[in-house]
Amino acid sequence: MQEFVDRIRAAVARCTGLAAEEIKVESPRDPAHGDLAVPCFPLARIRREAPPRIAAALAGELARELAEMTVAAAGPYLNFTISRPALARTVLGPILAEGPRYGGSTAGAGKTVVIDYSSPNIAKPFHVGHLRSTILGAAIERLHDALGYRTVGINHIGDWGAQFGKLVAAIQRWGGTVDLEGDPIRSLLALYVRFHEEAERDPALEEAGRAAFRELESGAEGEVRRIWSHLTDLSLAEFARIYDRLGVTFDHVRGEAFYEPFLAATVQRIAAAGVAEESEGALIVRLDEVEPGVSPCLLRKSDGTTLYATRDLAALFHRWDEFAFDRLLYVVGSDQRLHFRQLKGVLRRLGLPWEARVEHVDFGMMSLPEGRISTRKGQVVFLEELLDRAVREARAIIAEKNPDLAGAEAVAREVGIGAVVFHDLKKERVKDVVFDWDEVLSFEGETGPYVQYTHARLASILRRAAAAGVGGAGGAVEPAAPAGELLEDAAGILLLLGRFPAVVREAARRAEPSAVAQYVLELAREVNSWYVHHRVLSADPALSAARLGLVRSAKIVLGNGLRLLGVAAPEEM
RNA sequence: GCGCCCGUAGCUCAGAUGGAUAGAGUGUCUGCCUCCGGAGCAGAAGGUCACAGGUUCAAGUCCUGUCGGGCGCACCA
Repeated sequence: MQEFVDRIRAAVARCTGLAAEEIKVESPRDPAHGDLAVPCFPLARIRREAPPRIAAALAGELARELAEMTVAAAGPYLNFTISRPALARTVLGPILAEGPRYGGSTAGAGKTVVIDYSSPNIAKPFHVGHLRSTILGAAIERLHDALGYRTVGINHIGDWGAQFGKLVAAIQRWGGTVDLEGDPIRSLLALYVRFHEEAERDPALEEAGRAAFRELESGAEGEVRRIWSHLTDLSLAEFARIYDRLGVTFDHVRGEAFYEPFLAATVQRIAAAGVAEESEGALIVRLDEVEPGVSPCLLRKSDGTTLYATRDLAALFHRWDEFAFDRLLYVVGSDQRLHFRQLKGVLRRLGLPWEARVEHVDFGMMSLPEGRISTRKGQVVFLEELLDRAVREARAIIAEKNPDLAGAEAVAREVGIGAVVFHDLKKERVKDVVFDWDEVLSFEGETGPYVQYTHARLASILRRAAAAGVGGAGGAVEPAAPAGELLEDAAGILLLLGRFPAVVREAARRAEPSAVAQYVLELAREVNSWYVHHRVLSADPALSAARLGLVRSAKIVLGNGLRLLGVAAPEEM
């Protein structure tokens, strides 16, 4: 597809003297206009002529320049129609040749992308609010993988900070009153809530919490550290179950504690650069001059302990030293925009040129119909419960629609989890979302299961073709040139299939998986509409072969798109 | 109060780099299983793209302001 765009650009450049990059080639909204179009308005100024006249004049010249395309002037537009054999060959050829790799490239070879995502806090339940970072981050990592980047996924566990001093203090006091081993997450949550309740009446508790964190940060190998270490293990075991169900893996699971040995050096480095100063007993970096209106970044509290920002800066330097990344993507909610502006502000003040490689991939906040998600108020939806319900729902639908399905349980998991994942990825990430059970558990319309279903239907057609021996040995289909003429009724799908690599590229660049989700929805819609109106396996062998080539290609692209998002593409459902 | 983000059909959302008549899903109404799987398909109805200015040959898209919503604003993470 891109090659036709490039050829049009080059030809228009030759005919007008413009640079190829300046020429805009777009897809007409109305397919009746053609496959590709060039608006001639920008040429009007240079040529001092009305756009329709320019279009009319260029159409003839371009027709001689461009093989395998027809050119027509329509008002101020030049419309290009690719010959069907050429379109089928250039689109279907690479798809059938590359298969599961189609859509990817080697554009990122030799470049490294570090992605910081999921990053839950230990001692807290994994709830639907954590879903977005996890699913977005995993998808963004896969998108970069497909483009040949070396990717490093890091789960930056929240395992350090004043709150853990409080938790340790709570365990020391009331640890015996809860079932820490049997139900660790709920027990820890109960202790945390109790701590805050009782601390309001008993100020000594707060002091005990601070003391415990000071001890933790001192590195002393005492009881405090032992308790902290144990509850970290308990939480990580819980998280592992969830990641397994979502099919998410990390290259590194590094808590904030991992960077603890680098904290002193980090503070020292920033101080040595002369950008830090004492203020109200704390050590800060002022950012007004590099980021007007941004409040200072705190490196050290007046009690001598560090903060979130200090640890994040230590992690940042460590990652740069270790990976020399081309991109470092933080998949973290939009409530932390200021935090990341501050981090980048500090890098700017230090004059580090790689500051621009650090990006906050922010996403909108999730809330519940009754308001903000609040672990402490019990206003949460646990992720495990959501996944359980989604799988149960899928199981029930399979039992109803396809009771003889082999491997039904595995498919129920793929469809149920797929529905949840797809639902979270289909919206543009900046948008806030209100959690809605009915919406997430819907399997009809613009949903993951709809795309999966389309994929399964295409697989079903291919199975029938293979069984009937149609389309060559082993079901292999040659997209021979004449086939293109037989696919006139599917030209829209061919154009769409040809756009997939560009969609993947853009989705990675913008760190926006929803672009892929929207794309597969559109493709599924087009394909569904096409195959119900055009019989694939017919008495005409040439037509059957041509259509099978399209079916096979569409199935490959739907599957590739789904897998990039982290959604399974079942052959049957 | 200040800063950042969002505001498109009843509801949930698409509308790359500004370009031809603003598209889906859902809900409502109506059709479609003699024929590759009805988690589907086809159709009807539904819009002053929050509002007001501006830039441009051209604005849902860019700029300014207003309104509405979200988030954040020094020793939490």
